[in-house]
Amino acid sequence: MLNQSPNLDLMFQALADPTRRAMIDRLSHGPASVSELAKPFAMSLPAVVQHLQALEQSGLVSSQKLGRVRTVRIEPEALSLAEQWINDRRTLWARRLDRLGDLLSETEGDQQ
Amino acid sequence: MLNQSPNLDLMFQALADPTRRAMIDRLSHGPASVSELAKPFAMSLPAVVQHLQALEQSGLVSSQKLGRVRTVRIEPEALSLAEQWINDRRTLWARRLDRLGDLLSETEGDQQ
DNA sequence: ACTTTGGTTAAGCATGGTCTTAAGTAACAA
DNA sequence: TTGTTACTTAAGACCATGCTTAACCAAAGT
Repeated sequence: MLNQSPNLDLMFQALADPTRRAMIDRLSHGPASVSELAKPFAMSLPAVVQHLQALEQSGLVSSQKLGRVRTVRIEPEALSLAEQWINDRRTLWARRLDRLGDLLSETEGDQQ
Repeated sequence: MLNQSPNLDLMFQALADPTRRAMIDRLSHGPASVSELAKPFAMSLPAVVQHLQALEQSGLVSSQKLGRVRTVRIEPEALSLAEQWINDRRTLWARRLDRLGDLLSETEGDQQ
């Protein structure tokens, strides 16, 4: 299954679950099969697959099947998109604080 | 109400909703009151307040009440934490790709 | 004092997300 | 060909989420 078009709703929703974040964590070290990904978790395989579907629909992960094993890998561009969204807002705020700082020091200058 | 201890589950959950992302977007330009934040949305005030509670519980936002108006502001450190989580995994993956690239070019060198 | 503004609380409802078990399929192994 | 492995599909239980309306409260304005 190829990657879905990344969607912020689905991406952040996918990242909101600790199981799915643990999977991303595992996948950041390299691709893995479904059963490899399932191993650390005390839940049924269908549950694991449902988590993987959430990750794949969000675009954060892609997978392809070869023979009977599905190999899952991380999609760094999608991760980057989510990261960028946060960064943009955070830096906007930071710039605003900078401008406020400038204004303050200008007024101090006027007073001195 | 002061800021909650930031929690990745709650933060990403909070960011998963377009209404709440729009609020963060608005707040990245500066603090705002509850009714200012509510204005763009076609939903009841209680619904807006519930979204703000989700944001505040996640730590992404803090607020304080003065007289009868509650002023909400962004918490850049919490945003930074979420951003950092993604960045860490993404760069881990990128470094892995670099190492693979190195291995490949070494083998190419051997062959040439 | 009375009204308006800004927000809060509570209750209810529809939908969606996270698990389960049971049953099925297709590839590979003996 | 028979069994085992690696998923896949389907259906249901159960709790969480995202809204609503109604009623309330307290600060500010007239």
